[in-house]
Amino acid sequence: MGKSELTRQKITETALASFRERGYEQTTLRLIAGEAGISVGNAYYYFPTKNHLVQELYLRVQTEHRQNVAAALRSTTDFASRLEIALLAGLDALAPYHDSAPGFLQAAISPTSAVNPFGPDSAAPREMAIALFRDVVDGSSNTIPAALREQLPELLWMAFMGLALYWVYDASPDQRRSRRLASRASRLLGSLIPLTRLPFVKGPLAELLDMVREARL
Amino acid sequence: MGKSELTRQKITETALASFRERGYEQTTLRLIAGEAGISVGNAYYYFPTKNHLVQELYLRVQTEHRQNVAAALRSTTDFASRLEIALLAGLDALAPYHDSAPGFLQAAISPTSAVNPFGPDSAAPREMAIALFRDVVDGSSNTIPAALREQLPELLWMAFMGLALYWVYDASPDQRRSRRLASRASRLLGSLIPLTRLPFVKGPLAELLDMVREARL
DNA sequence: TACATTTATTGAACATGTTCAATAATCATG
DNA sequence: CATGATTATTGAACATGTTCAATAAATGTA
Repeated sequence: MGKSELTRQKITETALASFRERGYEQTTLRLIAGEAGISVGNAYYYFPTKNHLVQELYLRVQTEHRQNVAAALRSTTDFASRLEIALLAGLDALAPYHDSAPGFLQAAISPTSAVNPFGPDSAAPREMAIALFRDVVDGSSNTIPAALREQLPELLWMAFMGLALYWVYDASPDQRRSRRLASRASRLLGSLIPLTRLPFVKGPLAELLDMVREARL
Repeated sequence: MGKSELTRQKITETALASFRERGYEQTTLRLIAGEAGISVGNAYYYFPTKNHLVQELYLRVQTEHRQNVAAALRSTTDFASRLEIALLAGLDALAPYHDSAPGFLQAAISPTSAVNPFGPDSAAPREMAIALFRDVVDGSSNTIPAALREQLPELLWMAFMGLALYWVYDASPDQRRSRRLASRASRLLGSLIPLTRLPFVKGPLAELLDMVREARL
């Protein structure tokens, strides 16, 4: 490994450790530089912004989400159960960062931020996350209309983003309220699936899917 | 008016004008102080935080939303039309600030921020906004189940918060995509109302309302 | 090897939100 | 009015993310 790569890695590791221990705001660039044994300016030679360091964190959380969910998903083919598993595993992956979640949220929410989950810089972890929800859908034995089945992964990912937002604000012990919301919402969605085949539901559903599709582009 | 009140007002007016002209980030406290003819420290004597100055802005936007909507709402008793009117009027009230909306969003999103729309400091404007959506519902001639009717205003306000979030990211000219989304969503919701009386829809609806109620507390 | 060019690294500087001790202005009260 | 207390106001200081000109180290080339 080249010397350059080594410096970069030293910065990344130091930053991630500090993010975890001290949270976003307390993790100062002078602190990172100090612990990594380099100068502040040197850190900026490798990362154009503090937020670019958060990207690494985003990726790791994503990876752990996947790991948490992989085995558990094999236990059932029921859509509601699978969705619940995925959502709860996602909350589990986030859990260590709840204390400093507001800081990270603030960093992530700006449209131009490198860590905005909807932005171009986050394409990789976003695709990973959507793929995870595609697994949830694809492994379901429920009868789901084709059009819905196709859009569902992205919709579920967006729902998870909403859940994560709720979770940031959730002050209940161990964020139990978020977990309960995830469970109830999963079951509710599951119970809605059979209704989608009713004639007077088909129209509104198609309209909903088209509306979302248009809004997404 | 006491001298103290005068200073406070001078600060507020200067800040609001600058927010409008220059946006959130470009509106610096040294700039406000300079234009208001006072010192930086003095501004902090009246407002504990830059974000507390944004509260005033939030209130004015709210007020204008109400004004924009009042007359128009008298033109129809159809729920979908009334909702559309309210949502579009809301976007109209926000329009002048779209350029600098990301900065304001960033200021508003933190749970501890004074301008977080869900926080205690924003109770007044939030109640105003919910009351506006209560008007929308109360003036509708549609047949709406009582339980839904009761929770609907708050649900619609939350939907509007979601729409506003979408609007922040909307880069289409004049934010047409946001307006189109508002229209389509209004009509879709309107078309869903009659379905709520169907027997197999009643159960899931009750569960949805209860879930939201529990999540809210 | 000597030199030129590219890549890394440094440390000081800047702008900004916020804090605070010092001072001025105002006010209440004898 | 005089004086002590309260309220306003100031300006300098601090911490932080970020920038940048200067310098060192590494690398390619003759």
